[in-house]
Order: sequence, then C-alpha cells, then structure tokens
Amino acid sequence: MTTIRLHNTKTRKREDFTPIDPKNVRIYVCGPTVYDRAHLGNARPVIVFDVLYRLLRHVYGQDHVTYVRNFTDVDDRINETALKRQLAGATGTLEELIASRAHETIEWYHADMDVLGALRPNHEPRATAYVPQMVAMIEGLIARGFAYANQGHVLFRVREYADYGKLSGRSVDDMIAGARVEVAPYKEDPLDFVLWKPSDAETPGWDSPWGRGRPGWHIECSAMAHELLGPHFDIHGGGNDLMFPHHENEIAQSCCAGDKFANVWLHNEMLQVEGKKMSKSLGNFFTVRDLLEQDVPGEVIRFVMLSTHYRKPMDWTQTKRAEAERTLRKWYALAATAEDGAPDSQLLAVLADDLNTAGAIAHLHKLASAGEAEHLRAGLQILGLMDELIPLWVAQAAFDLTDYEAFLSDARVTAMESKDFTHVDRIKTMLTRAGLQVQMSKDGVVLTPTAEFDADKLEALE
RNA sequence: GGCGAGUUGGCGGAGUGGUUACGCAGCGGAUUGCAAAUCCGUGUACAGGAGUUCGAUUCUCCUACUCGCCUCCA
Repeated sequence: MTTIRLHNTKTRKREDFTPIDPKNVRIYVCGPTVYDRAHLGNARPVIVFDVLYRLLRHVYGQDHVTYVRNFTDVDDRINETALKRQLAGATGTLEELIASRAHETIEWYHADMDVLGALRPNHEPRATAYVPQMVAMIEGLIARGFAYANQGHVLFRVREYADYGKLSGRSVDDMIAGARVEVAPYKEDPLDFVLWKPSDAETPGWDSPWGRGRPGWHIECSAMAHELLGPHFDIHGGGNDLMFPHHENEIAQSCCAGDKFANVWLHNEMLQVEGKKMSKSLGNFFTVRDLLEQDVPGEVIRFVMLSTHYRKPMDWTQTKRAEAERTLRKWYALAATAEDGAPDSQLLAVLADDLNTAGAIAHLHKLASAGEAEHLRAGLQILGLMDELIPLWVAQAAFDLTDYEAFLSDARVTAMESKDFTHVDRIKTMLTRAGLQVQMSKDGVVLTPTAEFDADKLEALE
C-alpha cells in the first residue's frame, strides 16, 4: 500500500500518515464564509485538498474517507448585505434576506468549484444548522472552567490552556508584546476570545443560556468537526492565514472540551498577485467566475494551481495560463486514445510524498513524451483534470473549419504548380492570426484551433 | 517588535549529502515550397558568509532579501 507522507504543521515535520481507522479516514477543511463570490485565492485550498481527498480515496477506498468542509453562514458581512437589500426595498424579513444571501453564495461556490473539478465533500455543514451543538460545547467549557459568561458574552480563558500557541509557534506573552489584542470590558484578559456574543434586533440570534446571541467564528468548526467526525480525527486543513488565531482557537476549544481533535494539520500557502497575497482586504483579487467568463477552462485553472507545491506561494500569471492550456490540449489528445486504467506507482509515490502535485505533473510530462497514454489518462484522472471524458472545450470542434482547409489546400495545389506561393502565404498568415495552427504536408492541410482562436478574424478571408 | 515560511539555470518549478529533474523559451539539426507541428541534439543553476564532512545546492549557524501571520481573510 502506498504510504502517504504529509507535512504536519503541528510538528513542522514531514511524517508518515497513519489513519486512526483505515476504514474511515476523516478530514476536515475550513470552508468559505459565504458572503460573496469566491476569489481565486479561495480556490487554492479547495483544489489542494481535493487532490488529497482523491489520493486518500485511492489508497484507502472510495467509501473509507469522510471529508467535511463547512460553510460559515454566520457573519456580519452577510448581515450587512441583507440589511442593505432590505433598505433598498427587498421583501422578506431580515432573517430571510440573510438566509437567501447565504444560499445564493453557496450556489455560486458550488458552481465555481464544480468547474474546477473539485469533488463535493461528504458533508458540507452550515454553521446555522449546528448552533445547539455549539451551545452545548460552550456550556461544557464553562463547566470545566475554561470559559466564562459576562455581559451576554462568553469568552475562552486562553491562559487556562497551557498549550495555547503551540500550533502557530507563539507564546501567550509574545502576543501581549504584539499588543494588537482587543481589550474589552467583558474580558478577564485581553487575549480571551469570543465563543458567544449578544445580538441586537438587527442581527440574527439564537436563544441561549446567556440570552439571545450568536456564536463567535471559531466555535463552529470545533462543534461541527465533533458532531460529524467525532472527538478524534485524522487531518485538519486550511489556508495558512487561518493558522492563527482560527486554528489555534479551534484546538483550544476542542481539547479543553475533552476532544483529541486533529492528528495532522495541513496548511496551504497563499495565492499571490504581483507578489502580494490575493485578498479581499487588499482589493487585488479576481474571482474564479471572472476567469471562467474570460474562457479560461476550469482544468486550466486547476493545472496552474497544481503546478506549484501547496506549501509555497503561487503567482497566477497569463504565461502560466497559456502554457497550461497548451500542455493540456496535447495531453487530452493523447489520453483520449486510451482506456481507463490505474495510475502508475511512480506517479502515486510522487503524489503521496506530501502532495507533490508539481512533481506529479513533471511525471505526466514524461509519460506523455513516452506515449504512455493509459498511464497519462489515469494520472490526469487522479489529479482531477479529467473524468471519463475529455473536457468539452477540447473535444468539441466549436467551429467547422473544413471549408477553410479546402480553400487553403486548393490554393496550395495551384501554387505547387505555378511556384508562386504569395497567395498561399497570405491565407496562411490570416489563419495563423485567427489563432489556428496551420499544418501542411503531403497528406493535405489540417487546421487546429489554439487557445487564441478567434472565429471573427476568419471573416477577413471571405 | 514577536512568530512562521521561503530565496534553485533566461522564465516557471521539483528534488537530492556524491551520478544534478521536468516544462517553456533559446540555440543547432532532420522534416517542410516557406512555415507550423513533430522528432533528434544542446544548458552542472542552487542568495552571501562561516562551519560539519573525504565531499554540501542538500545538514548547522550567521547575514541579507522576499512573503505571510500577529485585525476580517483560503
């Protein structure tokens, strides 16, 4: 059996992965807050952990992996949008408007991530559906002395948890020195973080022992992971910007509530634009949908994402996009000639070594140049770059080129006799400018659309 | 300021204590009316310094630089 090795943030080492229960390998990944369309940075963990999911399913069996990825639908930005819509005259209660905003965002997310070839997780829990579990967990933390209620808030006593900061490698005292922690009158200590907070009339809320309120951000993952994966599971993943404080707080809550929580922590690096992290707050983002609307196929986005190791920052560039598309067109053409098979052991070994997707792609290059269509096909499949069928954007001849081929062919035959090739060359230049690959040989003329194909430019030939 | 990650040939990007990927571009050749596509050939690069070692790009330390987190963020 393939041994998977993973870089565990908790130990900062690459370790052999040993499941708690090989019959049920459990993984939790922090999903999006559903307040707006997903930007390209949001897609990185989805794709990275989708490859891990596929690999785990391959190694342990399709039915022996449970993958949970949440939707955070308790968030002030969702509330803001709903409130704006209500003020703009939208019908429905504020709660209904909030729910519909969350709902539409989830639909967008699904649509976008589906195109990227990401399998749906086994569970996609929404925070709003797990509030009772969160309340129960908070009550437990209070009973054990790790949390306290004050002025409608419930806070976690960070100093009661000795291992706090271990994951992200910081000490409680360092954080005080950083001095960016929020001081609030209801806190015993500035480091304490919110488990529950009160809601006003314009904010969604649930009844609780501490009055009407809503959960803090971190508790949902602890509660949902516990509910769906149990007190001890294998892998917890997410972007490395979540390492602190989100994951640190999750660990504190869950462990103090009596859970063992996750064995392995995986963090992907950030996506960059012009050397800076792509993020909403910097405003340097574009969405997955933006790219799809520019006719960048999902497989191309996925290929570019996978061509850099997940623990390194990655720049999205036009050059990579174009190169990826050319490579994929070639590979799909070859893969189409083969039947489904199993991925070769070398590919699996590379992939199993801390998800070396870039190495896997390099291996695919070798398979392709060696003409090993079946292994290439299986490799594309395990990387999620194709299913049973070649993607439509490659397989479909969107435009009938036979007339143009005949036109050029006739001109060429004439030119062969007259030895005057100026007319042929003029046609060829036009076809090339329209984004066609022109191939002329003894067997005739073949036109193949490239990524830059633009049918409008063919009109110049009429 | 604290903590963390990183710095590989023209570009992208893996990896390794000694034989040094892979892709793109480039160059030379075959092929072609000319091209394209294809095929063949071609490049010892690992931020700087010190140390460990028979030997380091790979291990250790220091320096420089880049990025991230410490505030909502994937």
